[in-house]
Amino acid sequence: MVTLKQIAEVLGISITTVSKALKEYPDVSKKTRKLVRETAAMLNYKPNSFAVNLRTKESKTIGLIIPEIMHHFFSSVVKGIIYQAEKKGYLVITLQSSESYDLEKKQIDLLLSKRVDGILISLANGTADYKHLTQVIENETPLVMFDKIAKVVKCSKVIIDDRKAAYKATQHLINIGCKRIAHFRGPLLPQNSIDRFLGYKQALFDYNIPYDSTLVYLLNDMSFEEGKFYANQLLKDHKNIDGIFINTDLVAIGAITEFNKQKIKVPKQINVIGFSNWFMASVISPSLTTINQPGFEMGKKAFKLLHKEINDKKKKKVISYKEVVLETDLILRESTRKRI
Amino acid sequence: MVTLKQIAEVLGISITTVSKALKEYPDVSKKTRKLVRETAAMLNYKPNSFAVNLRTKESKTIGLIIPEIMHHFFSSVVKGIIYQAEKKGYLVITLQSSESYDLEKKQIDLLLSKRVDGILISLANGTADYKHLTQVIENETPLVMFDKIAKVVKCSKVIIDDRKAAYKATQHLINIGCKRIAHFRGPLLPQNSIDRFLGYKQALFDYNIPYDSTLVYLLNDMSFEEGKFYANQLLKDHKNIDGIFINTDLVAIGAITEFNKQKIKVPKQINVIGFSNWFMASVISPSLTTINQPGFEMGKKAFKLLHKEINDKKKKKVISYKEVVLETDLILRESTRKRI
DNA sequence: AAACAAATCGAAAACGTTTTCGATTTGCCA
DNA sequence: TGGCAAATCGAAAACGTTTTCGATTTGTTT
Repeated sequence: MVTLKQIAEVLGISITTVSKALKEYPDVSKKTRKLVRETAAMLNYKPNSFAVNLRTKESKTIGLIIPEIMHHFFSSVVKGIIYQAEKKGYLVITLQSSESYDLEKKQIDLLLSKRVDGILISLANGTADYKHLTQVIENETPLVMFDKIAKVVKCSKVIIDDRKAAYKATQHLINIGCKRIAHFRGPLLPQNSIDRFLGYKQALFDYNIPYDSTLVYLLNDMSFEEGKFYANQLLKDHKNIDGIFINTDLVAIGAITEFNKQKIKVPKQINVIGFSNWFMASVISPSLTTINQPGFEMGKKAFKLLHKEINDKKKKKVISYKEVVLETDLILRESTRKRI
Repeated sequence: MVTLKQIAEVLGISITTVSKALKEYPDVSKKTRKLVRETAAMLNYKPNSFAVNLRTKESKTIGLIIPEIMHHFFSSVVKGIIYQAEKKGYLVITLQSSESYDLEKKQIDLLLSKRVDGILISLANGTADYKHLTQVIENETPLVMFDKIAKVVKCSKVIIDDRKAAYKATQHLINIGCKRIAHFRGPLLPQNSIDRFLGYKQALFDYNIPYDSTLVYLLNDMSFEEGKFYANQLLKDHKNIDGIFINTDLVAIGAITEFNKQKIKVPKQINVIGFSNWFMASVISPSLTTINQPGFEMGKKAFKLLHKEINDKKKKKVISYKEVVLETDLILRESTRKRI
């Protein structure tokens, strides 16, 4: 591996001059600048980033923690982050918490000890304690949270308005004439499932539909299988359900699969609406009405906020936290239809 | 940020001793080792990884380049890689070539200049030239390729036997009684689509079914939309197709969607078999018979090979390249059925 | 108490870069 | 030609760690 020193020796000049020449310092003559550039290219010189990192105290690398990479929504966020980061010359180290608080904590420590320039995170469902996050901020490492956030932690965030989106979804069911609307909600912890539940409840209230807590099912791992399981449970528990709002598409697809199996007609008997707009949703039969969640945009925006904080920190500007709320829209498909 | 120096000053001992104490060198007394450990913990000391990297010439970080993170198969590979890497204390920097040779090349350069300890790559479709890869090997950076590989490049690989798997798929169609079997193949370049095509052809040959080149369609971007488009084209071109083997599930799902739309009964009129076993395949209607491609295992195995090479290189052992072939199996679902 | 071995410690170099600041050279004008 | 400013260069420190090797201390044995 060729170093500045070797270039310097070849040309019989000092390391300092070589370094400055390569960075186009004005205090080295155009002639030597050209000379250095050329021999550097000839020797295929590549700066040793370990040394650069040590000297400049930055690595042009950020850390990213997500709960589960195989979820369509998260992989689209990851894609957006990597895309935007690369544009700005940053590399992304990706970690998966697998919805585990302990893992998430360890990974934060790992990234901190690797001295990444900033951290992007979407919280695990199990995360109730935020010390590891405030620790990041105290450490003066820029941090921005997206999608699954902790409201109380003071940092930049990019989210959607889950409550509003859930309201929209429920409202749609009401508008097409549903009277008894069930809800499959997520666990108690992540803010999203709380907000989506509240949006559901609010819509019922605004349209004078009595809230019935037996129509709300609390799921844990939000899987395809759980969707099937609780769809079956719902059919056992209630006979007259005509609509259901489901926390996330994967579960909704499980539910539809179960309804299909039991010859329950969707949307004739039960209207189904999901959340997130996974690609799959457009492909199953009947295709799934859902709320579109702009993952790629969220990823891009999250990185942009982080990048700004990283730069502000370098310039010793005081950093101001922003909360960006992205728009969602209702995607109408076959699983919901006006009732007659 | 607390350094070794600070700990040394607090305790009135040398930096050397502090460093050695923290690494449990036997030539520092148990008493001081304990003392150092405790004050290090108290001061929340974390080694500066930039300095460690510079000194040890390794970063415990590897690079990963994949064509497209949002493909189910690739995200499962990524998951496997990250999982296994974390186990061994390695972090992974993920990059996306988006099937572009130029990007892939730039990204290789980027990773090399970041001095990652090794590189994992699945090639872009557009990659025909391998100089950037041999450059990695000449640079003595361990490299292992997976799934979309270049046979001529001398390095470790982990793949499936595409030809055999495609043979199995085609054979299945023949066994259930298909006589005129079409094939949607991928572009000319990646080895996979060649091999899958060859497996298809071989099966026809072995069962005395004449090969008809008009039944083979060459797709470019292997998307859902292309699946729909060529399904339509196929119906226009040929009336008596009874089976089709499609290069990848996403395209197969597009095709089935089109068949459904045109009221072509799958499997009654046309038997469809895909490749990869995307989760979606089990969810659409009719569910898709396909070849399971073990992504998570492939990711784990690929990292293991890379890790071994990294270690062998450190020990200055001569590294031997391995080619691991993972098993695939036929997943029977509704889109194929014995013809009567 | 002498002699030696074993245990414990620290000085210093090295990794390769960046940047400050002082030194030297060049060019220009009187 | 002398003098001064501008242009050009380089020495050296610094970033924080690891490791070699020599120095010192402690303990053990006669």
